[in-house]
Amino acid sequence: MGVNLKELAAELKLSPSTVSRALNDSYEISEATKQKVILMAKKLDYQPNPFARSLRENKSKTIAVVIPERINNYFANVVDGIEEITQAHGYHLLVYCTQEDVEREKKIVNLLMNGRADAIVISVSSQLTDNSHLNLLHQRGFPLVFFDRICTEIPTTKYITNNYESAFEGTKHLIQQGCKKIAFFMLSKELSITKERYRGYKDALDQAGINLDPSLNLTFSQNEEQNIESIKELLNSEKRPDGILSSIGKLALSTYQAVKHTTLNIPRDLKIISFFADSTVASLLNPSLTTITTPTFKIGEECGKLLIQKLTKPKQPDLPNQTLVIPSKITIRSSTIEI
Amino acid sequence: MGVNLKELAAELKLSPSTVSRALNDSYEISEATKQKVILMAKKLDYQPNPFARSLRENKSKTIAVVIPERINNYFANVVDGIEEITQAHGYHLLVYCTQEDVEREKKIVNLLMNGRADAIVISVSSQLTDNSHLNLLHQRGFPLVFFDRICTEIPTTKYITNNYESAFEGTKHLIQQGCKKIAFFMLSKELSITKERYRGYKDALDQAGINLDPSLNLTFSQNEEQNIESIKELLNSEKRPDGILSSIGKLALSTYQAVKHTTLNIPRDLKIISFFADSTVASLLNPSLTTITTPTFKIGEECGKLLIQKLTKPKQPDLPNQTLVIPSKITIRSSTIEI
DNA sequence: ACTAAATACGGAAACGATTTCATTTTGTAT
DNA sequence: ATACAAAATGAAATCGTTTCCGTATTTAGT
Repeated sequence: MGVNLKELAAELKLSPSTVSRALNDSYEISEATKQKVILMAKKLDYQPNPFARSLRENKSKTIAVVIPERINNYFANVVDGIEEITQAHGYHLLVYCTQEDVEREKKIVNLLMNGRADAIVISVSSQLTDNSHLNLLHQRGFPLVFFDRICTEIPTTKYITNNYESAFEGTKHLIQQGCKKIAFFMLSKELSITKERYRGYKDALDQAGINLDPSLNLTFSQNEEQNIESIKELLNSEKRPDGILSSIGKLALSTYQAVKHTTLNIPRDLKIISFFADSTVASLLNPSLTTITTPTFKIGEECGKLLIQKLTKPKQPDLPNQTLVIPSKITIRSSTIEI
Repeated sequence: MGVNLKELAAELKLSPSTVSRALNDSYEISEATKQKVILMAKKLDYQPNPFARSLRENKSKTIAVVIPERINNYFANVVDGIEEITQAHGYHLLVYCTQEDVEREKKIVNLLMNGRADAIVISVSSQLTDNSHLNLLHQRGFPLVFFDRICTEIPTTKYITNNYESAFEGTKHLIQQGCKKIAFFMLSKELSITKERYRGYKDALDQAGINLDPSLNLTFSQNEEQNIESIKELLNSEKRPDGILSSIGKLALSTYQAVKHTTLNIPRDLKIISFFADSTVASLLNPSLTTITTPTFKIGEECGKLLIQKLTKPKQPDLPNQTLVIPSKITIRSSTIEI
């Protein structure tokens, strides 16, 4: 294949050190030889060996991204945002998907301890209760950034949306539309986003003087069929809700599936609002779905920018322990509005 | 952070060579010292430096995946499949998204020439006309696997679905439902999948004795708004089709959007069938969408398996020049059936 | 004209693993 | 006890860069 630095140097009758410096545009090398070197490098199609470089410089120009799901526009869009920024700075992205499995997440994170990546940006799995693996990583000084599903206890930078406010506003909207029995759908009680969204939901009910009915707070699994069954059951029961705040997009889709098997009508009998990533799909559902959408690409870009800062500026301090909020937007569609 | 081999060896009062061999389970090392070494390695949390290893062994345990879009269940699912197989064998995935931009694709592929990855699996961008960058890569002996959108001229292994047959059957289905003027929606004429799907469409029309109307064959862009406008225009024109075969999923969604702005009814006035990845969404659309779905996860798994074979078995021959077909499935829903 | 500093380059160490080759230790047969 | 093979370990080269350090040549200052 290609030549290496030594061969290139031999061809030029120069030492490897000089060639290396010429290619790295060092001040120690004269303009004339720089040009010669660059020309010959191009001619012989010289490509520096990334591993030799990484070994020497102790950095990989690689960022690891860990997400719970790939088939999910939310996370896909964040990764796009990260790539948009980091690629422009010559960084590569190792992308890992945990499939919402903590054990897998732990394995991946442990694998990353060896320095294969210069930093990690992660949104944790929904089963996460023990985050010792991430703690260890952070304690070792490994640059770590969270987004969306964060670990609040780990003192580093986190990007989230205004979960509390969005859930509050969303619930308020349902109440304004006349809902009295509002259900809350979630994936895992342990998730940071769940907790915040639940607080928002709860406070909105409180404010309206509505009693929270714990039997209307449902936790779902990764099994779509099973979730649809649970929802059907709920909708056929006595204490059927007249409104739903879904904290996860796919639970809204499961609800639509479940409703198809009942005689209920959205929005007449049941109104639903959901955190949801894909507005095209939301508008095409029948009825179109009222959504809370997060600027996911923006979140990805912010993660990327922060890390580029941290990794390229020398003597950069640790990633500050702060939670940055990028607000979501509520789009009211037919699923909450009676015509 | 962690210790390196030398430090570990010093701690054990052994030479680095012995420790290395012990950890790699060499026959030259006694069982007793192996145990001692392994124990101490665990105790000191020794993690071999991946770059030192890659440099020495000239392999990275990394596979690059290049896809045109991340916000697309089709590709996301393939990547999941690849990861499922390769992760189990200790491989890492560098995932690149070209955003359907050839220039970006070229840059990425050129970046990969330096050996950062041991192999590439790619589905090419829709604008691709010149594939010299991929050709060069392949000529240099770089393991290259295509899926879905392939380069037929490059002699390596490719995984596709039965595009011709699926399009043929899909079109036939429309004809059977009484369609006489069937449109074909595509992204780019240059794409391998477009050509095959178009052939299937064409042959089905031929077989039914229907004349192909070139004005019903529409090529779309990356701009969703613009696409919706084009479709609206078509639907409001004189030569409005009564059936559509969409070779790309998102064009079906755009069609649904466009139809909302007309007085037309699906399936009464217009029937539509589309290649489509997300069956949940397809079934929730109104009316539910008749789809051609590809077992994308399976395709990913096959790519993964093949590459693991190639990369782990020593003295493996080149990837055979063959195109492997994994058939799609047509699911008939309401968008093509009049009630 | 002589010294000091700046400029341009080469030699060799270093990064951290694997592996070839050499060497010591142990075991076995005579 | 001696010889020789087998087993277990160590020393050093190697992978391809970058960089520390040294040196020769040129430039500048007095």
